[in-house]
Amino acid sequence: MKIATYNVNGISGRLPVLLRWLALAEPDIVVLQELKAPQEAFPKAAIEAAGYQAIWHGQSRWNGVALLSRVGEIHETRRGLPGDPKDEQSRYVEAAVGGILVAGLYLPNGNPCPGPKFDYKLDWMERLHAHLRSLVNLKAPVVVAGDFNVIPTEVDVYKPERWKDDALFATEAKAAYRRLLDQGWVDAIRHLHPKETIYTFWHYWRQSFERNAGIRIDHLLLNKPATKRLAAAEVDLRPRGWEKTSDHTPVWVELGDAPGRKTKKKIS
DNA sequence: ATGCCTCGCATCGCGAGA
Repeated sequence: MKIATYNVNGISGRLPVLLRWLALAEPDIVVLQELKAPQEAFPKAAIEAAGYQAIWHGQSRWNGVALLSRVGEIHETRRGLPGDPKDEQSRYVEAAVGGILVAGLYLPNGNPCPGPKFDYKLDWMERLHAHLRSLVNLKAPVVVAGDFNVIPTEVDVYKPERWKDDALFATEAKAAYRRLLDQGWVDAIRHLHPKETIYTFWHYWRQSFERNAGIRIDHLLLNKPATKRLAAAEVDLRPRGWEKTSDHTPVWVELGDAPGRKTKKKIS
């Protein structure tokens, strides 16, 4: 089971890139962020033609998240993060699909820092912490994936000193991310690649991608049952090099078959 | 110290992203 997260930076403008990547990478479940499109503008027909069912939570101009599946029914369990009825930003969707609970999130950027946007980010992380506490100990595998807008450590950034006053690398944001992991979540990429230079975002400016001047902010967090099945975790660099592409690139995990379940052996 | 690039929404620039 291949589960991916991809901040598309606008589903309308990037649809050709998304469809090309779906056909190439063949993920089973995908969470998308930054749809930047109202609810009615989601390209449902094109996604279905590519072989995926979808649920989505749009919003005009900004934010917006979606969950795609080519492995059967999506049973939506939540849309929007609990804890603040006044929060109208579309940043969280959660569903049971293929025997896995999958959460897709787009955590607030938080710049400029300090300021009200940074306060909103920390508050959002506080609410996320409270909600994920109820998911981490489930017997079923849980995958929490998305654009966290947090650079976890100095290993995850090309030039740490350039980011020291930024909301993505602020002490409080890093500490809040750390507190999530302390609940028992495993950062899949770092679990399998502890020391490697791995980025998921590069600015459009100054040939950042060509110079690999990036940051790692798109993450997949796994609870214990999911971690037991973790077979691979990788960043797919290919789409970032395409025309009219997002400034992020997809990140994915491969989960092996559930233990105790009959495995289908391919006959070659 | 700041802009760089790109987008949507809507003009002929602005806000937001990270």
